Amino acid sequence: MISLASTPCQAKIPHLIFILSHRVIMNIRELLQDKVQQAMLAAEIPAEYGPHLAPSKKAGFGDYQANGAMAAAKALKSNPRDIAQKILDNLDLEGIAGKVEIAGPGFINIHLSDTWLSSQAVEILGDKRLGMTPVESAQTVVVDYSSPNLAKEMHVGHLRSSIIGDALVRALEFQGHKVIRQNHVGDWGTQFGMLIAELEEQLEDGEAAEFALKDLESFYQQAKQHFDDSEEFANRARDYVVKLQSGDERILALWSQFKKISLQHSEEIYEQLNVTLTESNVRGESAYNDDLPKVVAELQSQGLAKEDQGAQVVFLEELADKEGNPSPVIIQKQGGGYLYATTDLAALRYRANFLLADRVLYFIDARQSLHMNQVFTLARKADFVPDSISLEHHAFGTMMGSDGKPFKTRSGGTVKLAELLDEAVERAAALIAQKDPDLSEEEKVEVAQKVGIGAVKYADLSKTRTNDYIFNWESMLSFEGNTAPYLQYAYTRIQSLFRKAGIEPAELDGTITITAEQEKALTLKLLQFSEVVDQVSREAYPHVLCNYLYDVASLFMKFYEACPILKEDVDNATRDSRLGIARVAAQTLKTGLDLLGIETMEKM
RNA sequence: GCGCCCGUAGCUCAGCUGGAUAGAGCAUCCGCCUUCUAAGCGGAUGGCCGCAGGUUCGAAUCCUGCCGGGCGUGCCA
Repeated sequence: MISLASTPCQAKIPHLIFILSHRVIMNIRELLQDKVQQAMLAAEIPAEYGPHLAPSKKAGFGDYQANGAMAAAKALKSNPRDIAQKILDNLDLEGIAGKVEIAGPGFINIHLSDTWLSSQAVEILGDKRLGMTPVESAQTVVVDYSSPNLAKEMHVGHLRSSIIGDALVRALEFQGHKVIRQNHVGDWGTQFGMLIAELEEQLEDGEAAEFALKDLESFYQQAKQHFDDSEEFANRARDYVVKLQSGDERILALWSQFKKISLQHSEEIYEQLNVTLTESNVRGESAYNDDLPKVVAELQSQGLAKEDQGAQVVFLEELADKEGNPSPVIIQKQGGGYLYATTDLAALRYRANFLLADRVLYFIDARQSLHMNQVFTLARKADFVPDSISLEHHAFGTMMGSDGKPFKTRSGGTVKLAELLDEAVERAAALIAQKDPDLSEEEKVEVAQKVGIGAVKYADLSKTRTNDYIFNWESMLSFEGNTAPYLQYAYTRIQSLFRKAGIEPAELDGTITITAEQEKALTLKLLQFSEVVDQVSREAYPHVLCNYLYDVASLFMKFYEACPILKEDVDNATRDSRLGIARVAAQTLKTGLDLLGIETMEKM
């Protein structure tokens, strides 16, 4: 046993303890969890029974409740209230809780003390990270999202992946993880032969590439039409696919040109959408071309892949159905072509072994669940990725129209993302002109952009990812209820408060005193920010953060109604305390919305 | 056929590893501005949590079956 007294840092220990005990505990839930766990151990309750701590749902039941006593009592064949009492006898929440009581069958209700909450709030006042300490061991997280097909224009089908993935990327980075974005664009396949042949013809007609590809959608239609109408053209298109694959320089140059212009379209969308993807994050399917034969050879040599009906197929017993039929994965079709399973395996190998990921997250449509399951299962089986790496498919549902069917234009075509976003901004502009005609032209443009785009993103992000969701202009832009505009408005209201007070937030002396119940409710909520961000990056459900921010905004509005701040009869101490709470609320809303990729403004 | 997902107020949705009387927002109705931005706040109405069993102190939550809907299911991605 090492004696502490003999260590050279002995003198530092009391100081260290001092710092720890006064260090702000950023995560209330973890703090209480820890305290209750200790009390349970002290009460000689076996360690396997946890505190089962949760925020209380009703105001009368305290702020947090520990429900572990009942589960423990069942196993120990004892009275739950007696167990709860034993835990209470050993529970030291001195200075943290104002009251701790046993209720009902054995709930332990913890009422946090106003002074403790005040002191915690002061700690995060002016802290850009809102009390969130960087994770102790940062992970490398590869996030695969957006991934449009470059042959066509981005459409609504790419919206969810792009914005949900981007929200997660931001949350993970905020926590201190190393995030590697991967935009796995579709830049390869037989359709490119056709597109290149079409591009070549239009260039020969003296057309500039940028102009020819101005509208990718109609360009694709033209090429398709051409392909169907002309035997000669179709043959040339097929020939170009072969030439492309064999590395013909001229064809490759045309392909690069096409790809470059198509990527520019995507980047414009990302910019308008406030999505953080850039060209440097693009690593398309073509990047893995050289690896595909190696993947197949490797699977063959391991005896996993075998020929079946002319194709190379892996049969996975792991995913067999009830009758025991294994799940087939085609990795090379008859004739030698590769499929997306092969590309995804190659990409996975790259991410695991070259990017050295700890986690790989995929934000891909739920309809590809089986495919992802196959790829993950096969990658593990073939030992392409070590068991230590977490592979996660975070699926999402389809975007539906008001009729409950997949979102389409009136004529039944796919909705272009660019047009959807333009419409969002236009609709927001019309509403703003009506609500606040006093804004300058410049402000109107800024607000319309932020409100319109924010509304579209928030409507999506605030719904449970895995469900289909119904797209509705009226409800997302209604400016009422759980919407982006409501949150943005709450933020501007606070900014307006500071403008009116003529005080810079940083000038506040940093004293917060909680007296009113609305102050307590808001402050407690604000102190839970880190709990929520942790949950979001762990489970990849951004709607949890949305619901939290809506609670914050809504509690702020109630606080604002009930607690006068700049009114005549408010004394300076109360005013500054309330401004302090407002300041943390503003910072929380701004930071939280930023993690969702939604912008705030000073006025609206 | 098999697999995955979904079914909660009239509508759109929350409900975390099982916890106390199932919550919001729209919509409807009733209140609150000589304004710290009413784009707000307070209140009311509104629920066999698809159905039926099971597990237990306790089930919207876990298990099984059924009904209803969506998606996927060997050479597109």
